[in-house]
Amino acid sequence: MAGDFRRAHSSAQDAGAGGGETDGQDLGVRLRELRKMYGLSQRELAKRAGVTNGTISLIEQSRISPSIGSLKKVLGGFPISIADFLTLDMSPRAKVFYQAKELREIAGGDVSFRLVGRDTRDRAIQMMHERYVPGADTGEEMLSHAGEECGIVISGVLELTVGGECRRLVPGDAYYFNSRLPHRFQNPGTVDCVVVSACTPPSF
Amino acid sequence: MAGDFRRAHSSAQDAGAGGGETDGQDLGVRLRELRKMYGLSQRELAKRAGVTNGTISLIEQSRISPSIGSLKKVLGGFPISIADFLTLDMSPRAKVFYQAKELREIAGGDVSFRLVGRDTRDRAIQMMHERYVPGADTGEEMLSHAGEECGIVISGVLELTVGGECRRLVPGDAYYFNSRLPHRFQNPGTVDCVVVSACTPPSF
DNA sequence: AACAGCCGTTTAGTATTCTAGACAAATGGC
DNA sequence: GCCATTTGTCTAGAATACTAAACGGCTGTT
Repeated sequence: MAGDFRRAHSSAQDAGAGGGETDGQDLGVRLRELRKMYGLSQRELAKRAGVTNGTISLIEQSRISPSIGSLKKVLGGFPISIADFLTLDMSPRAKVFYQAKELREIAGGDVSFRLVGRDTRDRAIQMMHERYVPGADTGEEMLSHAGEECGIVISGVLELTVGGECRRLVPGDAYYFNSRLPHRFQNPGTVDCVVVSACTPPSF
Repeated sequence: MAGDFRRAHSSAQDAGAGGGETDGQDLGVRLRELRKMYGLSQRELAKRAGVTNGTISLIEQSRISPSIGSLKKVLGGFPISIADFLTLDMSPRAKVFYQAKELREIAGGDVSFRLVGRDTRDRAIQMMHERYVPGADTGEEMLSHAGEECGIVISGVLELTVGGECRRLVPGDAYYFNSRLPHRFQNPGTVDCVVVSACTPPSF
């Protein structure tokens, strides 16, 4: 009986559990994504939640259908409710990373703009100028807040983690993401890192 | 081991599960209220949901913490998702039934208005005139839709079921409820029943 | 290499949920 | 009153979730 995969819950009205906000169908996948977004291992999450790592593993593989109590405990490891968890939008996330050559260059008269992304206008954000000294780090506790963020690396190296995905950006590279995705900025180099960044809503 | 009540899931962060939209705490109470709103017995719901009546009973008594799969099956008996179920507002419902003497009378010149409820203005509804022949019945399949409804019985007898609560209204009596609550109109008498009713949003 | 440490997975055993059926109380018809 | 239904609850046993402890794989350090 070891490896057989039960087709659990063949209830009549199992609606197509495809994209945006399934209800308890691909629950395991949801949990795994959420956990990775916060950069936790199964054991770390298990310790926070008060369950065992095996339970996390089994849930993520959809080998079991956790009880409400267990699921509540597990999600207790995150700042999210069961209802919000079930309605989380897992749709393929918008493009996050742009290579230097992917920036759209707008030349106008004496000045030259290099736009990040296509529809800058309906993103409604405001840019800033930042500098990270060597070793600078926004902290292990990921940032997560309302709004959107983007930026361009001017000089130095920027190590950026967004939604569990980590990239090393060099001058000319850029980023754009929703600030609700847990994120973290680090300067792993030995020289200052200069970034032209931006955030929304406009704070200055 | 028979009758002992386990204090299930004594997780640290069991926030106070008080009023409006608890998360999985008073899950049993929620289910019972929802079921009664739709006028179903435990066995009826069990049959629809594909579980046994005992399961429904145990869940409603909070003797067990159902698995996601089971809860999904059970809620399959209603037109509601797990997330919606968990965020259902179970706060003490607004006043539904009014006695004739409770109607606020507004006398103006030659005409006289008898208002149903206090804040008619922020309820934004539109009244209609209806007549139910003897035995008339909006059907066993409860009505449930967006908007709000209210009315006054002019003559005859109106049997009204709202959210599982059933009342027999006589001339002068009135009602007011949110149309999402499953409801049903019946004329149990032998003469026509005349009602001045109203609904929202304004359709005419 | 060898080791230590962390990772996700798996397994045996325990705890819990869930089913099938019986039970008493309440209801309605004759 | 009596019978037939229906209701919610409860119980023994089957099915499932969960725990504790292992396993193999991978990474970095010595």
